[in-house]
Amino acid sequence: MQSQAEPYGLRERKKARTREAIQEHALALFAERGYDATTVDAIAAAAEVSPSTFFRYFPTKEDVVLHDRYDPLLLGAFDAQPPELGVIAALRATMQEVLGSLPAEEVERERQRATLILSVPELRARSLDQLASTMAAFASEIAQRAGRDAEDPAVRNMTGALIGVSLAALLGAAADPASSYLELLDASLAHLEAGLPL
Amino acid sequence: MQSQAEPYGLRERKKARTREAIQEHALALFAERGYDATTVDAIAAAAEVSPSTFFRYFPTKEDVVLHDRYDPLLLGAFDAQPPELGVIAALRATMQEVLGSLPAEEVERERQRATLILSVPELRARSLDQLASTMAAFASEIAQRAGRDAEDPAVRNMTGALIGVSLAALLGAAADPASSYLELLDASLAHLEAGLPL
DNA sequence: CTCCCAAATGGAAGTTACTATCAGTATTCT
DNA sequence: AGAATACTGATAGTAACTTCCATTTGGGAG
Repeated sequence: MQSQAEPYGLRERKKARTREAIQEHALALFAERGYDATTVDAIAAAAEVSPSTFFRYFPTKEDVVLHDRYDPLLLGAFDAQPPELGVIAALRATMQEVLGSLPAEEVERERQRATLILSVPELRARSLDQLASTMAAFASEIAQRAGRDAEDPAVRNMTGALIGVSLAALLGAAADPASSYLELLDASLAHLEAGLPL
Repeated sequence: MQSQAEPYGLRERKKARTREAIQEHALALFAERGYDATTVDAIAAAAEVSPSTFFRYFPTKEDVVLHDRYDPLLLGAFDAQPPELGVIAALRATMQEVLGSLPAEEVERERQRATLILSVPELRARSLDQLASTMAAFASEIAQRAGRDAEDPAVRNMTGALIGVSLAALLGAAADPASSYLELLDASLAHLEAGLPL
């Protein structure tokens, strides 16, 4: 009977708040003291939960940093692109839609997160693995759009090249803090679309 | 005064033998019980060294699997390709030379190693990170061959695409045990050279 | 409103990867 | 042969996880 209804019960809301509290305090501590120098116990203490609770919300320390919600957004947007677009064009449009609509504040947070991830070997490695599995999820959509089988080597190569080029753009964006990942990525994909002329 | 001279002193030879013993027993145990179920202590015991010695030879448990000697071989061979070859053609030739000259026995060992790596998340993640840094090492050679600066976005994209396509071939080879990685990789690079027609 | 069940929490105890230190032993050099 | 040096093993410690159990808290039924 409240005027502005929160969608779920008290329990759910509390859980969401706990999760956010842990993540927030963790990122703050990482920024302050560094990733390795911050223990899970310290994070738990800062968020005022027990260490066991920390691991209930995040299976590993890495996951506090790595967890995000972009995959389903990107996949959904890619699927919704007009079928007459080629694979690369559809991906470019997807990125423009999804990343372009992010508030400036979130873009900045994401940049910081990327910097942290790239600077910590464990995080970097796991996030590459994530990227690979994200792209594997794209593979079937790509196959469909290209009218090919998902096992087709051509599809696999295209998917691989897309990973590689996205990664290259990400590294480029990380190297230059003034740059925009979205712009770099779009330019890189255009370059790929043109056959990677050197 | 021995007739067949070992190239180095006793100390070096002993170290090399210890290193190999550790690696060999580790891989055998991994194959037998699985990676996670095999503790470092168990490996050390099997190789008849102390756990501390294990970590002197391999900084982490992962490194026992991940360590190999291909990077310098590949880089050297790439550098030695005739300058009139384009980047992709030079890489194809490099792979033919280096991988093509491996004894069948080693090819088989490498296949098993790849299977293990792909099946264990930590190993997979770290090996992707290794792949990225290998390709970064290639980037300057690629830039030189293309007559471009190492920071050039076109070079970065090309390098990224090469990573991606190699990875795609690797996954393809892992999926089909009867296939040859070298052949798949060569076909994939040819496909990239042709502009990835779908 | 109360009772009851299910879910969330905290705490304790254990495992494993990894680090640091240090004393003892083996190898190499002179 | 003796001194300098490198390698090894043992011990103790840290931190990331896991497992288990007792306690609390929220939600629904009567």
